[in-house]
Amino acid sequence: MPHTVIEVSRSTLKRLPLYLHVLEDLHRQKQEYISCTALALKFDFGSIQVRKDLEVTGAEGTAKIGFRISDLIRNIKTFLGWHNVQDAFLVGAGNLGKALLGYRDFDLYGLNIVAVFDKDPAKIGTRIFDKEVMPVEKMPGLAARMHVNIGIVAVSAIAAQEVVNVMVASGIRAVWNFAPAPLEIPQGIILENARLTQSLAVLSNKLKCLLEEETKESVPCPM
Amino acid sequence: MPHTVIEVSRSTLKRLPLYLHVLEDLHRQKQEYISCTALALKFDFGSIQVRKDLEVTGAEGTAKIGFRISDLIRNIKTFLGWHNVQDAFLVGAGNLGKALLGYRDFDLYGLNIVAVFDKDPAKIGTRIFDKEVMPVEKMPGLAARMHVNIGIVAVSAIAAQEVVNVMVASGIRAVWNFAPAPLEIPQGIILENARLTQSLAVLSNKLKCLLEEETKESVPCPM
DNA sequence: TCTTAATCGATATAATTCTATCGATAAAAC
DNA sequence: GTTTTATCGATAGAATTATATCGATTAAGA
Repeated sequence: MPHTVIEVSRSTLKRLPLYLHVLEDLHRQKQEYISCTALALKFDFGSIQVRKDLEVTGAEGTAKIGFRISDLIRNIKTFLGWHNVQDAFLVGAGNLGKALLGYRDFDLYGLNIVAVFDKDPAKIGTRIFDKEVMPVEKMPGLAARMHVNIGIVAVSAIAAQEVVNVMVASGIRAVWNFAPAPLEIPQGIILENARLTQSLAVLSNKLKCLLEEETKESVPCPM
Repeated sequence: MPHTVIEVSRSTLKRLPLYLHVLEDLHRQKQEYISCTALALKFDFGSIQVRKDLEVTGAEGTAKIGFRISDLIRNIKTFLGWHNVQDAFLVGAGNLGKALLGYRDFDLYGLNIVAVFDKDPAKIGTRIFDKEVMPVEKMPGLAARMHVNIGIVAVSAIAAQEVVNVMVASGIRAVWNFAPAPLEIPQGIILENARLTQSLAVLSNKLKCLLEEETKESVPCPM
């Protein structure tokens, strides 16, 4: 039997958590079923898009009534690998690191920060949200012992590459990078950049167009 | 003379800040010129992609030597509207709000946080990075007086919609949302979501595939 | 019970986005 | 000075992604 390779676009992958948020809200409100049409109303794209996205998770709906919400939640979570919580190391106990540590919801998204590291001796030994900040040198040993796969980079752009190198040497398989720097990683290691500036770029450009449109009349604007 | 409407894809818009980072690095290192080929080496996409992206900013290169780096920086910044710094209001003085306030680099990206607001009486009056936390009620008056266009939402999902409503009523034109909630905004107002969970979804799925591939041999994996 | 309306699931079409090709041009090598 | 090589700029083509259409199915109303 040949393998059916499921092609999942990055765009679809990014929309799935959006659905998940809404679905969990509805689930809390004891709603049982929802149709793609109804779900699409929450977003600025159509119901066909929603249906196609849900399809990749293996969800199955019923005509006229739609999908069972609890099924959808389970399917999406399983598909994203959020059902089995993954342990993660966080490097950088600055403001961003604290913010990430404080973001309790990560548990719901399959992420559990088990340890925090920093280079700064002043920070080492202090506690943030009940987690002790440890020196980066301790990472390799702990990673091996705890079988941690995910590393979160929340340091400055200058320090980022060095941190990633340590992570990779420690056996980390996936790096979630918050530093505004292009990182180099060996083949086989997953790198995902959570760049704020990308999002800001879209906002800025739209705003620029909006403001230009107002001052000089009839200036064309993309989107 | 008909207007030449420049179609800029969201993808291109998101790559521009990536180029900017690298270019500013090179500029600091006193490099004068760079080719698309050389620039593309820093990323996991090709030189043609880079050239097409730079094209939209109006940059012009020279055969054999490439583009003048200082020109590129200026072009990208102008295109994104990052040359004229925009003032912004930040709502939410929690961990994320603090992290954003501490992110000094925003100035380089055309963003200047001028005031911080919160609902919590315990936080009002305290100072974060030299900025006094003010009650949300003061926003409307200040927005009008200071001609602020951008509002940053760094509150919980539950409080987000309410905050946005106040922002819109205050005359804010663009909302940068960090709350994991789908927000409703009136036509003509710009909304950009900086969702961490989207980025995490991509990472999780890749990691899930990687781990599955290792345990069960020959399991197909998207991407 | 029969008709109507809403929705799914599959397929087909359109739009967008990315990649390849080719001549023109400018610097470097010979 | 001529050839070679690297690059741009433009155009064409491929791949991907989004949207529309249509029959099948199921619940609700006449």
